[in-house]
Amino acid sequence: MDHSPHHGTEKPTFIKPILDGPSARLEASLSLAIHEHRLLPGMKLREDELCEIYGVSRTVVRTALQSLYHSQLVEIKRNRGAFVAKPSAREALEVFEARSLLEPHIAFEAAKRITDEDIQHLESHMLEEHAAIAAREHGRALRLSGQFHIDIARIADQSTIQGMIEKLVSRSSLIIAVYWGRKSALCEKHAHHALLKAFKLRDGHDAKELMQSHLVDILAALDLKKDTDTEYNLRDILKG
Amino acid sequence: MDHSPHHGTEKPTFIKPILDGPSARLEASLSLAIHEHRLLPGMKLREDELCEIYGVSRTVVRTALQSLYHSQLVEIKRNRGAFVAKPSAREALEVFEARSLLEPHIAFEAAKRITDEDIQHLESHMLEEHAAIAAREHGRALRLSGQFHIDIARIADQSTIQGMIEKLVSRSSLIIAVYWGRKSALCEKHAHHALLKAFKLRDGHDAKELMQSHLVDILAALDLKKDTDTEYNLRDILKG
DNA sequence: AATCAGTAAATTGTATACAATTTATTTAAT
DNA sequence: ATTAAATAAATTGTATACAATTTACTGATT
Repeated sequence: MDHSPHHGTEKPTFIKPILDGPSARLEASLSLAIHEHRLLPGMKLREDELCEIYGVSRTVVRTALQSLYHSQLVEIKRNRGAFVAKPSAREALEVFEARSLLEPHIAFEAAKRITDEDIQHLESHMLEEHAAIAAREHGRALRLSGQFHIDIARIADQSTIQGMIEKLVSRSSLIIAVYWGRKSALCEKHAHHALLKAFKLRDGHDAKELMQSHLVDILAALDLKKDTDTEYNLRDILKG
Repeated sequence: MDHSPHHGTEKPTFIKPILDGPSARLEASLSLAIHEHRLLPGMKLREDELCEIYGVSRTVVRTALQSLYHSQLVEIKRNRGAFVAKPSAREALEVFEARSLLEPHIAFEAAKRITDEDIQHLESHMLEEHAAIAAREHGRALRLSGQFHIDIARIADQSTIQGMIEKLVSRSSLIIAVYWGRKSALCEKHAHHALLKAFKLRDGHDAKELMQSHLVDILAALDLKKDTDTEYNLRDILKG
């Protein structure tokens, strides 16, 4: 659909390719599947199965799984194997507490530094997100929604904090997979639009406030009492 | 010296033993050596050498190195090997920017939740730190100093943010190894004492302010123009 | 039928072997 | 002597083999 080199949908890595090579590709593929909710919290990721699917040895599979473990997308239980991480309600609260400490500040900084090019970039990403929502591609929409937050951190030009936010956004994706109460269908549409407007006006204080309430809104839309158990199929889910 | 089970000097792991087993022990040992500045930024960590020293296979050595890579204590360059990470001046600023966003808030929360037992714990740790300074064991003193900050995060009962602070403290240790301008010899002594006093009074606002200025002081004591190159010996450094 | 023990299968953990790449050394040319 | 190319050594990347552990299954006992 879109082969233009400068608004990057061709390589939806989402997590920085830490070390290139086979394990990084596998990691990116699994990460994407998790972010798009094709792999759901609690699913087991058997090593041999991944070996067959991706045509690599257990060495690279294990490297990829360990990377995902350190990104907190995967849990590894010794002698038991790897599972898609399933955040507790407690963790959910903590993640949004942390985001509330970082992201409003980052939004403020981003508003000071943002360029016209950045704004175009954000806007095109947001349009993709809206298109995904319209097409009922919820997984894709969610991933793009997370990317919006990460882009803001990148614009703020704080790579350390950006890295932390990337992980928090990842975990938020898992949290939404577990606790989202199907009612409020991606309310983010409006919030991101409002944020973009504040960025266009270079209004840092407004951006900060909007980000803060946006995070509160997301948390409020969660049903932290919920607890789902998942069934799975794996081979069909990946390599699609 | 101290076998009492409840103020833990017996197991100075510092970084949580992610998965027990041989690689976790190796990781903890290397982490400790880095935190105590026995391993210095830029040093190469050859796999075979570590295999011999610790009597394990390359599999577990590589697992440990990858863990340390994800903790940002080690850099891994493809086909080139692992090196103790050497933060840039830019990274140094970013790390303390991030700490300034998190730790004052956490100090405030800790002051609200701290128990008498916690205070005793903090105090004993601080005394250890002072003893280390007196004994000119600068590496050990620095590690304990970092532990003080992590303990505060633990007391605040925010494990997610605690994890982020642990990494930032680790990186700060590397930053100090590279950029510390030998003049101001561990000024932290006074700062930690003042913080403890605020905690005793449950004065959150004071604790927050003290933490903020403490971080500013550390950053100010750095000489970010500095750039050292290191020589090394390895086998003697470890297994000591 | 349900529970428990014991055994077999499956799965993960670790060590080793081989391949690919980098680094060091030697040799040749200017 | 210095540089460059060629070759050898060393080091890392990947695949496979073996060991340890967990999981699933079978069958006996109550």
